[in-house]
Amino acid sequence: MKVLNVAEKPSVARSIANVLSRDHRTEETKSPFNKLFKLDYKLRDLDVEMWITSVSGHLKNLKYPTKYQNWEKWDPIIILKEAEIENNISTDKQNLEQNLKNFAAMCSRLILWLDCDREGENIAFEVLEVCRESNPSIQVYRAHFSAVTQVDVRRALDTLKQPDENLSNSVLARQEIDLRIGASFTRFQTLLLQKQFNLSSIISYGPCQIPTLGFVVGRQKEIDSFIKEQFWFLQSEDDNKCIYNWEREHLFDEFIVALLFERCYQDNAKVINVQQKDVQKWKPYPLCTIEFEKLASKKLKISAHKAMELAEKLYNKGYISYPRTETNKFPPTINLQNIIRDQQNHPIWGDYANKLINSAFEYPKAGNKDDKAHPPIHPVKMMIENEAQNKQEWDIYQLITRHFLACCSKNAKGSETTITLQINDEFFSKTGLVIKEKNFLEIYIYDEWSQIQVPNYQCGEIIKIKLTLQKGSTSPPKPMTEAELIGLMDKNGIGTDATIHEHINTIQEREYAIKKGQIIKPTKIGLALVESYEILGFTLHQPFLRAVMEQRMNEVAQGKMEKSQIVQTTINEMTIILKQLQEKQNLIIKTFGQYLEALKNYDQDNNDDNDDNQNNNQSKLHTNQEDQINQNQQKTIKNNKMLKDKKSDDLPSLCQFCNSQCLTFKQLTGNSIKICPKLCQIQDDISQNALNQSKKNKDNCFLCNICQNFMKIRYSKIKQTNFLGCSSYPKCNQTIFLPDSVKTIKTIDRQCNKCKSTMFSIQFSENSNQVNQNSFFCLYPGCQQTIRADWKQNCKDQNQSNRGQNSEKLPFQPHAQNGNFKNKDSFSNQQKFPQKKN
DNA sequence: GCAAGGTC
Repeated sequence: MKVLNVAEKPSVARSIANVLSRDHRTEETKSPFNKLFKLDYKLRDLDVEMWITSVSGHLKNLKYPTKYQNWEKWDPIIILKEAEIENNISTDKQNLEQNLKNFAAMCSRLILWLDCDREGENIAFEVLEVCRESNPSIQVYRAHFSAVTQVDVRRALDTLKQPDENLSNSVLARQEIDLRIGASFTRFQTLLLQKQFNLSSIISYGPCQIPTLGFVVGRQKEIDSFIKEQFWFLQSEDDNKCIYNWEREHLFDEFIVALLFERCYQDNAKVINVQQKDVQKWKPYPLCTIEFEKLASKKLKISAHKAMELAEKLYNKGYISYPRTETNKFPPTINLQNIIRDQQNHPIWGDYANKLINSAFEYPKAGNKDDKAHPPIHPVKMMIENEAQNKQEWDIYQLITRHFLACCSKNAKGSETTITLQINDEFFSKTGLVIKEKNFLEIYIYDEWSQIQVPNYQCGEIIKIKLTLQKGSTSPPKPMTEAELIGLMDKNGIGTDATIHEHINTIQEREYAIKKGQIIKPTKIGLALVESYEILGFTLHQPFLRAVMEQRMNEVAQGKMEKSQIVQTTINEMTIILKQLQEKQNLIIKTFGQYLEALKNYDQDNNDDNDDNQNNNQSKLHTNQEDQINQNQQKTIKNNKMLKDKKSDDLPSLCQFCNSQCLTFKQLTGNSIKICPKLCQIQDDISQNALNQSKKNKDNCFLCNICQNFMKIRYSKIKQTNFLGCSSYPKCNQTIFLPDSVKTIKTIDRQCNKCKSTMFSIQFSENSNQVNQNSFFCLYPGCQQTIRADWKQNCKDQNQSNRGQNSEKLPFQPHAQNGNFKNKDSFSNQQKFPQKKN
């Protein structure tokens, strides 16, 4: 009896033949790559002749009949919804079809060895259909294997199953949906925009390529709309030039950092903790395709597309294992020691391979991905440098081999020392590292682990330090690298391990994106396309459409839904979108055109390597300053919250002016101080000291709520009345007007019991409405303790009428444009006191 | 001239 075995690719067929018998015979077929191997085998007590051959991926390809070739003639809606689709054997696969027909006719059983994934299951059905055409009675079985090893192949033959039609149908659904959507949307977009804007390339749409572009555009927009924000932080440095980082990292409020700086400023710091612990740097996971592409891009500067091309060549020459694999754990059946032994005579890493064999070997970490079809990428034959066709091929082989040897090594080991310093109530730390054993790092030149020296201090020691207040600013997001894009696509399920690099290639071929070095940026066409979708409210560039598709495929694969249902539902949804696009085509042209116009210098700027995103005005189309400011405020609030959280003594402390949560600091004396994050009010020892100082000078009343200098009673010659003005005028114009009814005013040796400010004795004119014509008042802005409602109204009116009229005559008129102090506007707007300004 | 997924 003859049994026909069909694998997805030639290498698997050869491996199966090798595993089953060393004495197999090899025959040529109609396809030069796909050999036929013959061998005798005992299959479940039956003596059979095994015929083992292969296909090369899918046999069939979905396409529209030729009558739909003319794009202008057919409404894209017809293409999407109604046009029939053919699923025929591709012309380049007809020799394989012939092979299968010929072999099947001579065999009584068929064992399908296609990869154990959805696509493999679908190819299995393509194969069995062809075989049944020539031999309708052939008995069909499906082999399930997780690696082409002795154990797995024999186990598969002992546990043959039936092919799963649901899995195959899920692929058919995906194929039809992708083709219908891709063809119809591409035709619509191209016909609408290509001539109009004189574009050379077609404006394709694909459910993987456009979300890929979406990631690239998304990053560019983040960069373009970025607004730099300043922050401040403390830093301490000891005599050994060792810099200790502030535990709070940085804050966005200069005043608070300055305050903390002042409170901490001294020459000494106490070492409060010296912690030592053993640490490891983990060796890499076994290499799957995605990781391989990322590494090639990041470490070798070889694009994912090129890397796959090179890996395929190495695979075909027998140097490495199959490079398209999702698996990042080795199956227990694979003999890793043998793979290492193959490298023992290598001129570069032979010694290292020997060391692994003799003592240093450690079983690789197991990742959590397994496609059940291929092991992680590893070397299968030793290659020395001059055997490689070029440097890039050598680099790729080297990466794969070094990565494999690293996987079979031990983690690197080190010792980490963290020194924590305390200065007043602030903490600073520095972590040092001593490497004890390099282990995998000896062979894995792509990873670094640097030693960091720290001084040898004892806990409790007082050391000399230099404390500085530093300024920094936030930086824009980094441009998208190819490795990052691969990661995003993988995470969002866009494409497969075998196709991710192709989609990245496609968006470049379509001129949607351009790659310079490892950086990938959208072109103006790419930006205009995605922006148009966004403006018109479509989410075609978002990854979740693909995720929905994936979910639906799973439902078909699990038999919960019929293939036709999923196709119908998805196509109906996309028909609604396509109809809307058609209705809005004028708007699309307009929007697309506006973007192209606005971005006319964009590509050129990109080519000029203009990475200074702050200056790239051409691309700043959607900078929403208000949003950004809100974001910044959020950040400040977040930081302030952090500040508060760390030092809170759980006392409820809301600012009496703006109701914000106050920050509470503990002093060394054990007392607490509170500061409103918006600086409405400061109640701490500093202001208290200043108030005490102010008493010594009877003209000084309290600290200016904007600049913290003294407020003084002054006299306006023009208005011939008293007012309170900041002593640092003209630097600070803070002014508190008094009602006309005030006849005399003077400070008194008494503090407001609410805000602790110096109080005033005021005498009102006889004809005023004041009930009490000689009273004590607190005039501190916003303190509501003693200020009367009619006063507020009175002064407010006065300020309103003063504004803009005789400003030169009223130099003390408050205004918001001082510029020396932060948060002044928000501060002022919170004021309930009369001199509020807008 | 359209998609994405296999593969050489």
